Amino acid sequence: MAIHIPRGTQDIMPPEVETWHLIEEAARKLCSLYQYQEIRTPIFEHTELFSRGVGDSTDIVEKEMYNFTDRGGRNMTLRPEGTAAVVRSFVENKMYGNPDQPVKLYYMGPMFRYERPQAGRYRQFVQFGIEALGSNDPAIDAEVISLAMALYRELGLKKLKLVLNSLGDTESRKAHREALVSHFQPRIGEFCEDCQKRLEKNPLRILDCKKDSGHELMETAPSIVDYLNDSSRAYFEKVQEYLKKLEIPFEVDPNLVRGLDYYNHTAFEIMSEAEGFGAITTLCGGGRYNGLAEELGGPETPGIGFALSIERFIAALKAEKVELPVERKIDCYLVSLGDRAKDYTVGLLQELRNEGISAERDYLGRKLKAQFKAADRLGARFVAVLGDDELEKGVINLKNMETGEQTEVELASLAKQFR
RNA sequence: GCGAUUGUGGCGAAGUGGUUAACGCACCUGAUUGUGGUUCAGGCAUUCGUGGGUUCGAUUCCCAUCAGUCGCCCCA
Repeated sequence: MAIHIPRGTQDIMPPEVETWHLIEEAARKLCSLYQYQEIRTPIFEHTELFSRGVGDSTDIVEKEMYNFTDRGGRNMTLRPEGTAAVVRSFVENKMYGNPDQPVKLYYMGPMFRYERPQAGRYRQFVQFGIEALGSNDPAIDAEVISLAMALYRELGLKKLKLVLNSLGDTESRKAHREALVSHFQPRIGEFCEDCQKRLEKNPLRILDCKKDSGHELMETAPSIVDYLNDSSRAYFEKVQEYLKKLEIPFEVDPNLVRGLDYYNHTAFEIMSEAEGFGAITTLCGGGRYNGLAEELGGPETPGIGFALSIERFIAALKAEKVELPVERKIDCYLVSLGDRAKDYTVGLLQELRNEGISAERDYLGRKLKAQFKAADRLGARFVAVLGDDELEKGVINLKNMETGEQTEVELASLAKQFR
């Protein structure tokens, strides 16, 4: 029995990998324009980083982590998200002391969550994310959001929806939390089991529940916007003002609650509105996490960032039927006939490649006709035919595959023909 | 963790309780003794997911199991 790929993982095969390259290149280019620098952190971290950083009561930490004990008995976890590690590194490398502030970083790499796979959800998936640490200016919130939008638009996505909310500062959150508890407490028995648990742990999440979304208490539930204190409200308004200035359309959704505990103030999601997209439409999620650096043992540092999945990005491109230029073309296919010519091809092929000409040949001992077919499949612009008679004369037959035109050129000058 | 659905050659996809399991695509060979994208002819070694049961006989019926896909919860 052949060994199978692990559940929820995937092989990204040659034609598809070109799409990945395009997205990765576009992301790096944007980061350079916006002045975010790449940081690479380990794929695994101490489990405690996530239980403390992401939050003990979150689904990620409660049931989705890939944990293991290493040979030294340490509890390790394959990273389920990127922010906690970036902030850990920021603190550990004392980047709060860097001359350039805020510190603007990006990362791209695999994340792991132990979940049942479905459309748009994998156990190993790749996130691209950015983090801006050290600034409490609403303008940087707008910048972070605008980078994500710019990336999607750059690759041709149009059916996007940006949803925005503010979770407020600690004081606002506390006030809202108390209001929620007293709102739901008397009739919590009418809600689902999960919501009953949420009342104690994180009442905010009740608003997010899909099972109980029809309940009358949901409609009348206290909204966070009514509990924002003046400074939180002013901050949120400023973020919206800047987004308008950047001509990025958005919707405010007071029920938008992010699944990780570290968020406060700005929270946002970018979703695909393309027809025929799977049940999971969230492409990108992000927000502000002003208390995280302190929680991880560093100085009080404001921060904001987002993470997006490349897999979902590609799914959205497919759903919108965006065609990306992933044509595979080679300059020259070397056809050889006879043993001497075949031997000669080895060096000739190298010469072409040394000159920067993409070139290929047959390695299966195929007949002339089959070699031509292979050249055609590869989209070769030219085919160079070398038989024993050409070799005698020191020439090679060069055929333009588009026009069918054929010319005999000096063997020594073959590479020059491609300039 | 729960639910639905599917599992036949490299890919797509028919089919039946019974001697050689269609077809299409792709690939290879030849027609065209040194020239592709068209056409024609031929070829292409398959545990019919795995294990068990029923049966004279199972790919087809039953059970279990594994895997894929989609959905719930939640998220990227």
